[in-house]
Amino acid sequence: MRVRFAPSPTGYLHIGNARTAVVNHLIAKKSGADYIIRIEDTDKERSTVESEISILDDLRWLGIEWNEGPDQDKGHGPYRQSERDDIYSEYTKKLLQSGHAFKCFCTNEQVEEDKKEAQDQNKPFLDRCRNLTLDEQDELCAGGQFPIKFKVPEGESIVFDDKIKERVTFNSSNIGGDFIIVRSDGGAVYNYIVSIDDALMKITHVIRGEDHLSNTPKQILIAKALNLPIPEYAHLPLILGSDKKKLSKRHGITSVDIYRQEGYLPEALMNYLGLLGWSTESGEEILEFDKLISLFEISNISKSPAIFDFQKLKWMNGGYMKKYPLAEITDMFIPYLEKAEFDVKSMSREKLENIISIIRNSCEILSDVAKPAAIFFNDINIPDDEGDALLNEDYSKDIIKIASEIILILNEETVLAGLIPGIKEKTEHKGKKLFHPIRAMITGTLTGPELDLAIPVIGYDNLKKRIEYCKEKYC
RNA sequence: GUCCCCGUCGUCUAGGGGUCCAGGACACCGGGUUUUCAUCUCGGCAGCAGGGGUUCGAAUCCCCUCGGGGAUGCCA
Repeated sequence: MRVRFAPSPTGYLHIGNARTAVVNHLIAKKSGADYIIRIEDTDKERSTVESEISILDDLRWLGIEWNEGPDQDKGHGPYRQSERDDIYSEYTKKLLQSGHAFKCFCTNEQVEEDKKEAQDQNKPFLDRCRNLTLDEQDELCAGGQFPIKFKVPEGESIVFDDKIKERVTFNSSNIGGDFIIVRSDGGAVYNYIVSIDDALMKITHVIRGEDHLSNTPKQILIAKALNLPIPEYAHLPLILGSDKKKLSKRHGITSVDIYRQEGYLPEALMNYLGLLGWSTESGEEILEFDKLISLFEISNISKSPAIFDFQKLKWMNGGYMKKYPLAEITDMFIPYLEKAEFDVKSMSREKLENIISIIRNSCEILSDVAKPAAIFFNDINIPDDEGDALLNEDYSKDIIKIASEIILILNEETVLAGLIPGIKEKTEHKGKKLFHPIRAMITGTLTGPELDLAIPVIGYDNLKKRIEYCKEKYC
């Protein structure tokens, strides 16, 4: 068994394509199949090497491994369609000679008109050049540049058993008429060369997005005309945005690269993508890789499209983060602390791990760490809007005043036992009315780690600074 | 327009004729824990697109309508 993922390098790795890559990977791992990466860079205008590099990089980050394809150096590949023109033109010659394809000399307007007419009369569109002989074609060509089209047979039914959609039936008269396989500039077109490449690369199972479902009959016709094997197909339902339109940037993050930067874990993304449109019998959702593979079954994938739920991905990511031992998760957080310009290097490892152990639970993604960490890294913290509003309350001002007195008679050893109980005793506040102003005073914000844990780590000197700052600002 | 695919809580889904007055998860709301927020934990809200059939019985089968998505000459 051999599967493939065939991205076109016209941008970053999109979350929808990543899902396709993940499903292929899961299937490959499960069945021990070969995984081939093929770069579909036939669109010369839009393809760039930069996107190829970044797509491959993102795939590696996700944990996807392939046996054949770019940079894998196993004696195969690189499998770039742009480097296979010779192969395609051989097949084009065959098609031309066998009468399965023809050059079309119609103008754009001509075709448009003919199509419209066919449509109005509810008849299938037949290209007016389709019956030209080879000689006639040569004559008309006369050194000019014209597209080559595939001659679609009339009234042939094309049936295939999709692994997800089950039996799908098309009629050849109904797939839009003769279609272009080679552009007038000589470049072969996607729908044409996938058939060739999949056959030549001995792909047994084509697993791809549903947007290719109605391309499939064309590809089957080409394979038949060329006497090439036809693979099994599995068409994954599309991933949609919250408005049920195809997932795009305006819905949120669609680039795998950005998820990486924001501090999502690859295993969480893989888990989420694998689970989209699919579920386990037990209902378990956080599935470590081995379990994901052993349980994954392509025939269980839903037929209907799924809306991408950013919140659930986040939740799942948080679940994975909780599983890491302190030392490891600390290492993972460090780049994000440095990015937030905290002075990590001059801090002892012990204190750093201490901080992480206090704040890790309030993080669902790695970049969440910046906010709670500020409590410990900054000397003082300017209150945010909520904190500021609270500290302007009269009872908060009382607390600040009292704190500023109490802090003077405390020291590093006594501050934990003395500060909050001392304020409580003097003000007789308790619960929220006691803790929230204190929290705002020493952290600048209303949410964060347990104060009893935070206070010893912030340390006496900084606490004093913070209290004095608030006294000046609010009292 | 035509063809193809799809339609269970807000979202991801289980369920494929009786065990479903439809189960789980995210989100949301409420209780408990935390002298505070969060975490954690317990509980709640909420759905079979609509209409016809078939059947003793339909979320499950059939038809129609509606809705969404995709493809339809030089994107993949």
